[in-house]
Amino acid sequence: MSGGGRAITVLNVAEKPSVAKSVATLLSRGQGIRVREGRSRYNKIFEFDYSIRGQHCRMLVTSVTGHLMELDFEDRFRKWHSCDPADLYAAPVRKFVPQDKLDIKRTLEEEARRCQWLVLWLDCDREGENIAFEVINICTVANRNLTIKRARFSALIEREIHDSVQNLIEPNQWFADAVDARQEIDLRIGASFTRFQTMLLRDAFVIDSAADDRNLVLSYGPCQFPTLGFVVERFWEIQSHEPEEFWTINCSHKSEEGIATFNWARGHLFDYTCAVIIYEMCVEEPSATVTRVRQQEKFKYPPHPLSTIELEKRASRYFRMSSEHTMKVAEELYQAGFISYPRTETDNFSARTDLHAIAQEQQGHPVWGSYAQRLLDPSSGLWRNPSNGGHDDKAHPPIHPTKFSGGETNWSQDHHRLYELVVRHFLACVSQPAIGAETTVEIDIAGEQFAATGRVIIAKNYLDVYRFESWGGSVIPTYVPGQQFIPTTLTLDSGVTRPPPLLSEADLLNCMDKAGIGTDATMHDHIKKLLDRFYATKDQNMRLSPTNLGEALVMGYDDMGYKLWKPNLRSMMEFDMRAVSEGAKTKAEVLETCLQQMKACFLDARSNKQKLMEAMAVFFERAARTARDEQHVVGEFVRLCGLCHQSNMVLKRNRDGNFMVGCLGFPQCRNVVWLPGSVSEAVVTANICNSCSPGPVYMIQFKFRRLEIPPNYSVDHLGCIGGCDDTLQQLTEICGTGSRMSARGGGPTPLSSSAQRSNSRQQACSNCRQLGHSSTDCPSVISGTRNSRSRRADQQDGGLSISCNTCGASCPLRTANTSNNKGRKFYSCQSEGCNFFVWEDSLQNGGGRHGANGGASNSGTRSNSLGGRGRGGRGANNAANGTFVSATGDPVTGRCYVCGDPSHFANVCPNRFT
DNA sequence: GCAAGGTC
Repeated sequence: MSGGGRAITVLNVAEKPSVAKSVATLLSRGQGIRVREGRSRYNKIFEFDYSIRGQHCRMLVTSVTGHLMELDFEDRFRKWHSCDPADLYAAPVRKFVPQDKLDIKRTLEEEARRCQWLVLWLDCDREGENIAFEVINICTVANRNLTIKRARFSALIEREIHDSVQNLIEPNQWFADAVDARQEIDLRIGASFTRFQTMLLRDAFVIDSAADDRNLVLSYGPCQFPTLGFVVERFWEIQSHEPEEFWTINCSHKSEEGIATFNWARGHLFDYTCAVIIYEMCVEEPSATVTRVRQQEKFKYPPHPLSTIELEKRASRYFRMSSEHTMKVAEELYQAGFISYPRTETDNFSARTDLHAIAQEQQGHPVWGSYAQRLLDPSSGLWRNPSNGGHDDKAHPPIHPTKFSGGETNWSQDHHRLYELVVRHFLACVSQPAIGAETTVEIDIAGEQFAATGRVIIAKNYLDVYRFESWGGSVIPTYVPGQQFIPTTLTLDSGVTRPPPLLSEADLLNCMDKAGIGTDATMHDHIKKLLDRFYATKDQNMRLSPTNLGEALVMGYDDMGYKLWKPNLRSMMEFDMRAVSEGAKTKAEVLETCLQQMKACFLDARSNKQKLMEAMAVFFERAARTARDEQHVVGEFVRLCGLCHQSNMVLKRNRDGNFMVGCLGFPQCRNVVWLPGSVSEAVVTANICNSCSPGPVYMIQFKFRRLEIPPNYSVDHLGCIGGCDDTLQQLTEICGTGSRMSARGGGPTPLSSSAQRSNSRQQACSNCRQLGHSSTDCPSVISGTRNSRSRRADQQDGGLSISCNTCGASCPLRTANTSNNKGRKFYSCQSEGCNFFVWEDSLQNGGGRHGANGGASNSGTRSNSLGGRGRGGRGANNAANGTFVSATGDPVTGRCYVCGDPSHFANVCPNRFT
């Protein structure tokens, strides 16, 4: 201890008890340290002697537990009916110490009175700076003569803490101001909108949530609403998805060395005819030539060091733990000293962290101890300094194990799992990446390109310890350029585009993280709030769907044209907060402009409250209504769902007011029939369709908007959604459906071929777009009188026609009106029962325009041979009885597409020209 | 009874 002068007493205050203990232990080096109780049982006081720049000090180190103060309206504005919610934008607010923090306040006051200095050891972020000023407020009231200093530190490491106390700085008012502004804006917006929408809607509708209606709070918050927005947006995306059938050619080759599966370079085509033409070319000349063999070394890298969000996402993915539960368990492991502080944004270890020492501790573990030993053995070459994830909160290191445990007796399964994850993650991120050798073989069949990839794992490295990740190896036979072979299978397979899945908790955390919604310590709270408020539910796969209540609220604000449910508001606020923390704007400036804007927005929203009411009315019964009206609210029964066979299909209006018939089993069952966008009224009648099965299918009385349908259609129409109704189908093609995304110009999203394979079981019919059957057994083809293709065309072109190659009847030239082929000309046979169909451009130039993935380079001869063969379009599919269409997407043996015989291809089929 | 942010 360096001497000099009289000793002063220094009050040191940290943000939490653990930091107070660390700071005291590091500064005192464990020498002469005394611990005594404060008034709060959690916040001890550590005492020892120290010297700051030659000044002899008696150090007292204690802590708060986060914020000491809260912000709220003055009492007279706290009762909900005490004022107009709009007044909350100007109502006086006050900061006060809540009841449960009074004992900490008292400790600070008492200790401050006998101190000369106050040193603030709060976390070095904006919130920490704000808490520092709360502490300053309390302490300076008790002792006006305090000298106030701030310690700046980025890690609880001995050298860092000593440096910090020898180089004390001033507290940063700008940082604290930014938080003050944030708090006030959050409070005023949150309270005003929450009171407004709760009082407006709670009594107007029968909201069938688990809470007692009287106690139900329909809260609004600048974090919880955008979080809900993400969930609803994904839900709408799924709801509006219209499946689209596509086609792909798969090729495999088996030899003594094994099997190689070749993927088509075009991926997939949405145009069946094009696909079948190309397929036929390949089948006619099936010999494959190896054009290129490429070998590359590939690495799979271990994860970055573990931050809170990554811990939550990974625990959700690997163990199906909710983020809220994960944080609870992590907090307990931290309290017991097994892992480091669990609320951290940092995913980069400081150069001063002794990573080897952390790994050394794990050497004795029965399961991963041997890996830790190998890692620490320099001759293994396994060690690698961890990568830098690029985030640093300047307060805490990445989450890592701090104490060895072989498992404690009082741990639950989740404690074991989480500790194991933290340890394995740490060991993984100081390990070498996995190394693989990848071989890509490209082949050419009749001008079409295919490629197969094989991978051999050369070294698993970090994957040996990180059992949560895997990297598949697949051996393919050896090929050399120029080599020729006949494929073992060559199949034309169908698939259907699929909507994205519901948001998982990990997905949602990702969205929030990217949009800056919440902090690492609060994101899980916002997700839990959605569940607590009955805005969303979570299924057993950790996937989130909005409830009717959640969807209605978002829909209501969206209909007003406000993006209050989008993350933009929070981003704007965050931008302003940054300006305050940098001194570019003052707190008062930001408060004034932001609150002025928000108040205008609030008043406007209130004047548009009808939109909220209408959105709620889509889902909920009006409180005054009788039970008899209930079916109008949930939807009127139309038929039993033909897909899931469990739930009813009901007539409903979607969020844009458009009509649809959807399965009540949604989202488990996604069967939906979108009705033409031109429908203005629709009522289910007692009439039962006598051609659609399984029945009964109740018919619907439609009224169409005159200006939105062609003149030759009637405004009133008694229709059936079972597939028998030509008028309805034509109007759907002409007017489009009322699906949300199509209304907004979005389109279906094609999925990758792997997704297609796993999902193709639930393919949609390409004729009528309904789920539950394929085009080969589509009721609209079976019961209809005309080729399904011509049903989808709406225009006949100037009397041009050709003779049908199949039956000789006349095939008029028409113009397609489908989304993929709008405006494209085709000939189709008029004769009943004949399916002949051919694109005009394929007759003229032997190919030309093709599906979504670009054109083919086939010759005129080949495409004419399609016509000459007399089996166009769907006819070929029917003739082959679905043989080359793999309904399951599973690999099927190559077979002749004409007769279905697996022993030969079509080019040698005896029935080919019959 | 309302927000979001600390933390026990």
